[in-house]
Amino acid sequence: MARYGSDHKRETRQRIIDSAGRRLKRDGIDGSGIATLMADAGLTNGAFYAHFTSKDDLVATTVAAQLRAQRESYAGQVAEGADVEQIVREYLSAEHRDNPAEGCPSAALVDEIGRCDEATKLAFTNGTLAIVDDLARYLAPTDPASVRGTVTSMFALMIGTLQLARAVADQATSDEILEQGVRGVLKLWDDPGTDAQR
Amino acid sequence: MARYGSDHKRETRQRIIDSAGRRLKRDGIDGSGIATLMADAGLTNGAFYAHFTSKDDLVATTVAAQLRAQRESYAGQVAEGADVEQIVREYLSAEHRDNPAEGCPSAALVDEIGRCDEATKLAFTNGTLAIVDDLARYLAPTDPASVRGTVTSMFALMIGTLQLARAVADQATSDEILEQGVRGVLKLWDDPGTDAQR
DNA sequence: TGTACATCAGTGAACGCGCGTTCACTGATGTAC
DNA sequence: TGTACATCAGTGAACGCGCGTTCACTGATGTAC
Repeated sequence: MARYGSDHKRETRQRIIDSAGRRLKRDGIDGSGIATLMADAGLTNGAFYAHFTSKDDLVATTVAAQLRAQRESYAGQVAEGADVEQIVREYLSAEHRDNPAEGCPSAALVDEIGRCDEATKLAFTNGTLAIVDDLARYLAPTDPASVRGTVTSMFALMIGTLQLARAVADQATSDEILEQGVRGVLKLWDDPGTDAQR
Repeated sequence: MARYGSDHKRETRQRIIDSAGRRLKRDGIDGSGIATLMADAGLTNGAFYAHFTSKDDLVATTVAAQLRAQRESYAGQVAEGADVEQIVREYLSAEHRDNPAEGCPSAALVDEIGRCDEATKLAFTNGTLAIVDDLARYLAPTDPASVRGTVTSMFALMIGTLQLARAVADQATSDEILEQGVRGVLKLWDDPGTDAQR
C-alpha cells in the first residue's frame, strides 16, 4: 500500500474528469490545453499521463462521463415529477444558455465531437442513445419504442436551439430563439402518434 | 497602377475567404491555422496580414460570406420551385452530412461561434436572421411575420439534427437521426398557424 | 526607345508562446527486519 | 522501537512543433524622363 488511501488515485482521476467536463464545455476541446485541464484539478501537467494515455483518451472518457451525468440529471427531474414542458423549459432557459460549463455536453460539444476520433464518437453515440431511451421510457412507459423517433427529434431541436441562442449576439433575439425552441419541442411532442405511420 | 490588374487584390482576398470557408467548416476555427488557410488559397502565411487585420477578422468576414452563400443557395432552390420537403430533405441528406466543407456554415460552426468575439457573433446573427426572413417570406408570402417563429425552430432542428448525425459513430443510427429530423421539421411546418397564438 | 525609379502583392524567416508528450526526480508513506 | 528500503502520485523542466503575428526583402510591373 502506498502513501495514499487505496482510492486516492481513482478519486484524483475522477476529479480531473469532472473539472475537464466543465472546462471542455466552456472553452471547447481544441481550446482546452492539458496544463489548464490539470491546473483546474489542482495538479500540474506532468501528472496527466499517469491517469490517461492521451488527450483523446481524456476527451472520450469525459464525454462519456458528462453524458452519464446529463442522463442522471434528467432522471432526477423525472423523479421529482417534472413533465415534458418543465424539462424543456429548464433546458431552454436563459440560465442554461449563459452557463455552458454547467450544462448539457451535447449542446456544448456536438460539432467538435463530429471531428474527434472514433472512441469519442462512440462514447457520444452510446451516451446519447441511452438518454433518448430513458426519455422515451419516461414519456411513454407502455410503449417507449413508439416515441423514440419523436424524442430523437425533440432532442435535436433542443440542442440546435441552445446553440443558436448562444451564438447570437443580440439578447432579445436569443431569448426569442429559446422561446420558439420551447414551442417547437412541445409541438413535436403534441402528437407523437405519427411515429406509428412509419 | 501596380503590376496587377486593379481587381487583383480584391480577387485574392475573395479567394482566401472562399477557401477559408471550406477549411473552417471542415476542421473548425481553432483547428485551422493561418499557414494552412493561406496555403489553401495558394499563398504563404506572410501575405495574410495584407488582407486581414487578424485571424478573428478573417473568421468574422468568412462567417458573413458563408451565410450569404447559404442564403443564396436557398434562394436558388426556391427559384427552381423546391417545396419545404425538398429543401429539408436536401439539407438533411447523407451527402450533406458527409461533406461539411461544402455545406451549411451554421451546422458546422455554431458552437465555436458561441465562443468567438462579438464581430463574429454579430455576423452570424445578421446572416441567420436574413436566412430566416427569406424562408419565412417564401413559405408565407402574404404574411411572413406569422411564420417567422416556426421557421426559426425548423432551422434550429435542421442544424441540431445535422450535427447529431455527424457526431454519431454508427451509420445506421446517423441515417435514422436524419430521417427523424425530416419528419420533425415537416411536423413543425404542418400547422404553422399556432404561431398566431402567441 | 531605353533606362532609372516607385509601387506593392507576395515571400519566407523569425518572434514569443502554448501545445501534447516525456522523463528524471521528489518526498511522503508503508513495509521489512 | 528504530532504521533502511520500496512504492508511486505528483512535480516541473524539457522535447519538437505549430500557433498568430511581424518584418525585411523580392521581383514583376507601370511610370517618368
